[in-house]
Amino acid sequence: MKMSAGVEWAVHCCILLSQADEPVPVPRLAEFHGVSRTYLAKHLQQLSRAGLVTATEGRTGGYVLTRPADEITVLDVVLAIEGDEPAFRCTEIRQNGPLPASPQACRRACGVARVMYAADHAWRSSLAGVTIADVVGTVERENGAQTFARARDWLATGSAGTTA
Amino acid sequence: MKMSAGVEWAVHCCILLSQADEPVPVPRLAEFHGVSRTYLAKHLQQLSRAGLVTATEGRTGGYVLTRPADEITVLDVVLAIEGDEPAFRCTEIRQNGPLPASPQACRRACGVARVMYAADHAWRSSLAGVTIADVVGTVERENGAQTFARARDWLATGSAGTTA
DNA sequence: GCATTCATACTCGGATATACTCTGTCCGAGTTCTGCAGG
DNA sequence: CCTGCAGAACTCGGACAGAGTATATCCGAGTATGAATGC
Repeated sequence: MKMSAGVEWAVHCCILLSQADEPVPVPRLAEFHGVSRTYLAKHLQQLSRAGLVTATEGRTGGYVLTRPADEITVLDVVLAIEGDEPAFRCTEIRQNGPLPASPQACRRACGVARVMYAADHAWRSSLAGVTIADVVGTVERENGAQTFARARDWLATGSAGTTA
Repeated sequence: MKMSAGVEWAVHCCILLSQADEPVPVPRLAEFHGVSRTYLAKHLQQLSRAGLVTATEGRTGGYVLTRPADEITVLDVVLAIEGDEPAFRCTEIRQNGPLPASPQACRRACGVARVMYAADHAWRSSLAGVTIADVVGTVERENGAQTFARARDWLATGSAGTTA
């Protein structure tokens, strides 16, 4: 029941990509977040397969969000990395043993599984209610708008940060 | 983001234990559910550590629920097996890279982590709202009361089932 | 001066090792029941 | 007939291997840029 660490990276990358108007290559994303370039590339590939980002090849290539940040939910990102399969997988053990459940009863999903699926639905609904733009807005409201303004400058100028 | 298969076994075992008035040994539980004896024992140990069941040693020993079934939530069982740590673990990558978050901003949890924690809370609330007794009641209402009556008979008589 | 060609440097994408956790198993410590001997 | 004791069988508990997945990495295919060349 542990989520992949790549989810955290992917969400933060989407946040940063929402601040960029030009394609951002993987090395730049990795440098900004201080994580492994090659492993981050793997997760970006998954985001690409899920259709959340578009890859541009070539010298000025990189990744760009395919949709506006307010149309990408956190759930989209999580499912792109973790896969859309529910956490609980019913193995139908009710059909095993000396007193298996009747075929008539098995027309409905196992009662245990239904409880788990309901919880999974609540979890997904919670994540689906928050977009990348919402997260950006929350952080800006709390820490000030200059937070992402600096990120935008860093993306545009390269590594010539003003904080040195 | 996959849940251990042992969770399913543990919940079904709690359901069966709620129907027993005498201690039920692991081999009996494993036979009823058609699963591995030794591996199931491992999960029962975890339930014992969590205080959900009490182990009785000796010839007539076995496991008994420590609380009534209507005071044991599905969340209790899931946490006993999976551990009470949240699925998402924030590694604070916002503090990495050339533009780390300010210490003042870090007094609050990371915005991404808060979204994940909120979803985790929704998931837990959903599971905490359902007790083992609720699951039993639902299945009885749908499939008839004889469903668990047979299980009770099987537990009392041994393996002399009437379905042969 | 301008169009074309070519080499280059940079990008993404998939195929490849390693570490860790989940799955599955085994044997030992402890307890209770049963049978038997003695009073 | 009752009591005490010894043996055995059964129970749980923790320590021990194997498989699958997450983690981390590398190299190859493809493309836009930029310079050099010929007209």
